[in-house]
Amino acid sequence: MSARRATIADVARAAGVSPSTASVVFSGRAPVTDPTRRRVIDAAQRLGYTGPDPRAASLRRGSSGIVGVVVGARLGAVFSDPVTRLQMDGLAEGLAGVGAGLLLLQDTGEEAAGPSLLTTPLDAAVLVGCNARMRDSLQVLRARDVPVVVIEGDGGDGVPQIRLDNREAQRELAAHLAGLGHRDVAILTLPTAAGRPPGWLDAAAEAEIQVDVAADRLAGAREVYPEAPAYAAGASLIDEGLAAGRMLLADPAARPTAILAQSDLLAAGVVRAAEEAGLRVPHDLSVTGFDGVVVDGLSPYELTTAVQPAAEKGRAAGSAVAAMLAGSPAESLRLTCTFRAGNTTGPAPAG
Amino acid sequence: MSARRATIADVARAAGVSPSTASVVFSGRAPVTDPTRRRVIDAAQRLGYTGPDPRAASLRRGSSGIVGVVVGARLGAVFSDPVTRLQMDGLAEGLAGVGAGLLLLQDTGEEAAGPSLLTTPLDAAVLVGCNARMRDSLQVLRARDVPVVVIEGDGGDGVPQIRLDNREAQRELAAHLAGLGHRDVAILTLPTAAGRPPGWLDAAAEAEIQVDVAADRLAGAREVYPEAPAYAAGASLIDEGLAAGRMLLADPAARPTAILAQSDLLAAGVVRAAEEAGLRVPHDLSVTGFDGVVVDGLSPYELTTAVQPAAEKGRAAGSAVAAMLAGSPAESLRLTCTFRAGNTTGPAPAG
DNA sequence: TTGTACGCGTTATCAA
DNA sequence: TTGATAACGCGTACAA
Repeated sequence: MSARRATIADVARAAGVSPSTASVVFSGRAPVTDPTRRRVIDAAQRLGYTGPDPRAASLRRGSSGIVGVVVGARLGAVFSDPVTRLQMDGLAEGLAGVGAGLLLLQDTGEEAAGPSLLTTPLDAAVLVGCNARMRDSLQVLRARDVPVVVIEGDGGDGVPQIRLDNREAQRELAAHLAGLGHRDVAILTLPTAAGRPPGWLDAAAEAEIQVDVAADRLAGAREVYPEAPAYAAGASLIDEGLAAGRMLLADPAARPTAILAQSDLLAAGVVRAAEEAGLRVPHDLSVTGFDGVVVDGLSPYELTTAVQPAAEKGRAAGSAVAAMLAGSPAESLRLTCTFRAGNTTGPAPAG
Repeated sequence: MSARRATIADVARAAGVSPSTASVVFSGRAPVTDPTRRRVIDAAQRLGYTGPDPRAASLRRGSSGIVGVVVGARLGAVFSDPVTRLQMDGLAEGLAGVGAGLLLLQDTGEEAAGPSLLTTPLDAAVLVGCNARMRDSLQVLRARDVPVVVIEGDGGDGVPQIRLDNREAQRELAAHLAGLGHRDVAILTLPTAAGRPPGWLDAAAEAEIQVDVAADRLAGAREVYPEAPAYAAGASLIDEGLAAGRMLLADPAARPTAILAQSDLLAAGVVRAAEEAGLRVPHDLSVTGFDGVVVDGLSPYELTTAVQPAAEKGRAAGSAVAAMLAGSPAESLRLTCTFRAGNTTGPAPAG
């Protein structure tokens, strides 16, 4: 029909008012007499004008109403990882007040063709997950003066962060095992860097871990088991745990009596690996997890684990963003995990 | 430091080139001599210019690189419902090529304070889930000339839709029960309208179901069981299934021998309700689900259900969006479910 | 290959 | 309460 889309100027003209008045009618940022509003609305309807173009409004206003959620993993992983999911849930809730939309962005390190932090109109961003490259993203955002909140990571000076007491919680789990008499313990860590293949961590590699969560949890375990061998998984998945578990249990002569896994999913995989190897959990092998999420298909096992307030993390991040958007400074927060005893840990086998 | 953010014009001036040249350097839409590019990059760095402002670029270009995903439920539900989750996963994958960001939008019917379809710069939108109000959203989007793809819904003329053979699949499940000799069957449907409380569906209510998925599946069941009583759940959740199951099994005199639930989660709830009532599944009561998702904690039961290609639905929607963005018309698609026999259905009890 | 000039559609500001 | 004006920051014909 129309060669060109109607603009607010067209509407104003048709209504016999000035563009600014028409604008005000739509934005409601100033009082307008009823008859005037009427005329404008009518004209708009007549012309098929559906309201201010968000792009133009965004340019003029300087804000877009969009909050970016930067995840380190594949986007799909956001929906499959239970912890992230809970976090997102909480985030949406915490952000509800601002009325901002959540834009899912992945930062995989590669310069993707996708919309990066550079090309997307963001009012604020939440960096979530344990990704090494996150620090680069942070640089970009800070350079752009985009308010940032970091979940589980270090944003440095003045960047509010929402964290867990990963180290303490992991130490508690390790102490639990020590209390049960375990001396031969192996550690199964989260990925230590984006895209790094799974494998043993030597001292050098351990010093270079780029993912804070992995490093912190490892440090907690190290307080109790300074010498325990550590193996890094390729991802926090049951299958990765299974694969890693096979490695850790491969040599019957050097078999640990307990494995500290840095996530419940990994732990679940280890339990499977143990079953596969004919080991009884917890009789022959104790396993601990981390997160306190519901792992599907693991029954009758219930992991001994540290329960983290995942949804609360998201909610806190949302509130922080809301605060920053409102101009007030947001505060960092450190949430605590709760030890939960399950039936995957028991006394160390005699011997 | 700087009173005002540097613009591309500032950079161009500092580099001694024209704004258009500087623009080209950043967009790469035309060849630029190496030394020239160098000068521009240097100048940008010096001025702390981090690239074109997405808002301005978006206005000028007429596109934002953002694809909206409109969900009917609370945003958090997107992450908790397994089917939606799989869909989102597939969608992200299907959209990866376009390099568009996914903006999560909820359409709860209320005029929320949040970013609506009206105030957000969208290049395209995917309407997902079974929401009655979706049709309103569609109007808005069409008025704005925003390309739309609908998952599980009717967009009308020329709106590509990705659907399932809900009716046929549900009929197959019903036929399965009929084959087992069941005559007293009850139907537990998905919510029939946003926000409607759970309750029995009479003929009138049944005729007015606004959610296509619920209506289609019900129609399939009706082909086999025209007279079966139907009860609408308040949401697709295990707990809702449990509550509904209690209702359906409340009267020992009029107890069905089988219940057709329109989702696996609802079916899982029904199984629980049966256990609660001291009924054995499938000996005393057969239960069928729909979706074929993994329901946590349901073992040792495995639902007899229709497995839907949820991730594939999302992927298809993503491809459709990509196509429309590229200017080519997208095609509608109808995917098929697969019957899967579990251990929750058996011969009708004698009597 | 580079520069000029203009418009994208709004909205903030200020004056009337 | 309304109107005039000037940005907002950029992309892109078109001419050089």
